[in-house]
Amino acid sequence: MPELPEVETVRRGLERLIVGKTITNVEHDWPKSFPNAPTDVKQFLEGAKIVSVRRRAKVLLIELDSSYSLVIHLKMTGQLVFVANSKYEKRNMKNGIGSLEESESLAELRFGAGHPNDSLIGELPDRSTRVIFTFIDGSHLYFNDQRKFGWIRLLPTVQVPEIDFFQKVGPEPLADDFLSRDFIARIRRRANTSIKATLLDQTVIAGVGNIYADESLWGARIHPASKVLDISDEQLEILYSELRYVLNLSIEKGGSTDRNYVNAEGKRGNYIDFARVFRRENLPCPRCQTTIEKSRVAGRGTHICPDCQKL
DNA sequence: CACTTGACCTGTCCGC
DNA sequence: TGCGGACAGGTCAAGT
Repeated sequence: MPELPEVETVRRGLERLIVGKTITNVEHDWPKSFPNAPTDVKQFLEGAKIVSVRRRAKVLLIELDSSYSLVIHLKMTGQLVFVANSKYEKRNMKNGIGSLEESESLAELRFGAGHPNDSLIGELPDRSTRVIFTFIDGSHLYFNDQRKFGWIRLLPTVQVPEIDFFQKVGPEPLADDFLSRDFIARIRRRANTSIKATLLDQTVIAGVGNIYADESLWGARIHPASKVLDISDEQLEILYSELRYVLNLSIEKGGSTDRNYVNAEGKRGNYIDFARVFRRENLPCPRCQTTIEKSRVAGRGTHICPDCQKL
C-alpha cells in the first residue's frame, strides 16, 4: 500500500528526523529483512552517520557517510517509525513539570482516540518489528512489517543505481521535466494491455499503485479495463493531469492510510477522506451519484463509477 | 516480446 | 465460539 505519496511522506519525515544521526546498534530478527546482505550488517552500519534520505519510485534510499546506503522497500505493510529517546526528551519538553505519565495522558487528551493525527501504533517494538536501529542519542528507528514482504538492502552507494529495479523502473511522474507527451509515449509502449495494468507497471511509470490508479482513472473518466489501444491521446492527456493531481493531493494530505500505513512518526495519512472511488464501493459517485462498484481488473480490486467510466 | 498468473506472508473478515 | 477460506496488493519469477 505504500505508493509514491506514502513513501514520499515517510521520506520527508525521516529527512527531518534522522539525518545527521549516528547509528550505534542494529538488531533484526527476520533473516529476509536483509536479503543478500554482507555477512554481518551490524559491522557495516554501526558508527555510520545518516547523510541523506531520498526516494526513487516506491523505494527509500538512506545514504550513510561510510560510502554505503540502505535501500528500503516497504512493499505492502512496511513501516519506518522514528521514536525519540522517550523519557529524557519528554521530561525536557515539559520543562520538568509533571511526570512522564502525566505528559502522555495530556497528549491523549489533546488528540483523542480516532483523531486523524492520532498515532496508529502503540509501544515499540511490537510483534511486527523486524529491525531496530538505535542512534547515538538513544532514539530509535523501527522497521515494522506485518507481512514480511518488505526488505532492506545494504549496498555500496555507487552500486545502488545498478540494481535491477532501478535499471528498469520508469520515470518519476511528478518530475518537473515529465511532460504529458512523455507520459503518453510511455503508456503507448503497451497496446493490448489494460490501462490499469499499464499504470501499475513500474517499468512504464514509477510509483503508481492500486489506489492512485483507480483515483486517476476515475478523474479521467476512463474504465480501468480499457485497452491502451482504445484510448485517445486526448484522454491520456487528461489522465496525465489527473494522475499528477491525485499524487500531489495525497502528498499534501500525508498519504493514504487504508489499513496500516503510517508516516515516520507513526501517524496516519488523510488522503482516503478525499478519495473519490477507492474503498468507496456502494457509495455514491461524487460526480454523478451513481453507486460505485468494485470489481477485479489486472488481478487487483478495482473501483469504478459505472456511469462515468464506460468501456 | 507481450502479457498473465502465482508466490511471497500474516492479519482480518465472512460464512457456517 | 471456532475454523476454513477468501482477501488485501508490490514485485519478481515462471508460465502462456
